[in-house]
Amino acid sequence: MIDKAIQAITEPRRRDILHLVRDEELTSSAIASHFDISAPAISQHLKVLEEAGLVVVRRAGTKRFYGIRREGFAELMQYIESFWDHSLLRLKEAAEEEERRKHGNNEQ
Amino acid sequence: MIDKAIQAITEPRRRDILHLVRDEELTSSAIASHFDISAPAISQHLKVLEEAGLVVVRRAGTKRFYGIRREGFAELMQYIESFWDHSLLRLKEAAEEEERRKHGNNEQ
DNA sequence: CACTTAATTAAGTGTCAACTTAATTAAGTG
DNA sequence: CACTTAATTAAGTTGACACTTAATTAAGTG
Repeated sequence: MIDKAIQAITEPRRRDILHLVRDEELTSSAIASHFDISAPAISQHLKVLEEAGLVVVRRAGTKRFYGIRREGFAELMQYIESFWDHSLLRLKEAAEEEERRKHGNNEQ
Repeated sequence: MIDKAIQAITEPRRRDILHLVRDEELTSSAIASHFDISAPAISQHLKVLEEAGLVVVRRAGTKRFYGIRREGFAELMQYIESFWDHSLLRLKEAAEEEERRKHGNNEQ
């Protein structure tokens, strides 16, 4: 799922869509009105975002309201954070390495 | 830059590369040895990651050591967080909306 | 049920980016 | 300087994916 989420936010128009629905639920056609690409294109983007767990749909008659799915972004954040956290370890080691180098060792 | 960073982490092999260099600096060839794609392919991936600000290079003779660049991931996290934070607002509004609906209103 | 509205699915097309091999750059070593 | 090692740049190929228009599904309304 994290794979799909990252894949999903890559496409710039999908990020624009996410910005639009970030603060309020919008229908497919309301979203489409903000772009100059066809409605089916928007629909396809929404499908990708939904399958990535980044948006949710709420049906109301013939309309479908799309909105942000916070859990999806939580997963994404955790993923990004994992690089940050692990690299802290490396940073510590690098500092020690630096220390050793100052004292006359050559790496490799 | 955030565009490039997101673009960069989309490609699965680049994420694998990031995992490899997350805890220790590695040379291009050391990284390449973990995959069954050609060295130039790895080199091209590393270039993308560097231009996205996600890795840094340290030259040492003919070797080039690649490692994580934490600031790049910080930017990424902030971007993802922005969706999370803003959606909190929406969540609050949604709760109020829900309240209104219970009291007999129909949305649209 | 015929018609409208909202949106999707289907089918086909063009572009781009992830690879390939070959050639080149760059640093070091006898 | 010739040779080796490490890595990149160059040039060309292929597949995926973001579009398009046309057709279809689904819900509601006279």
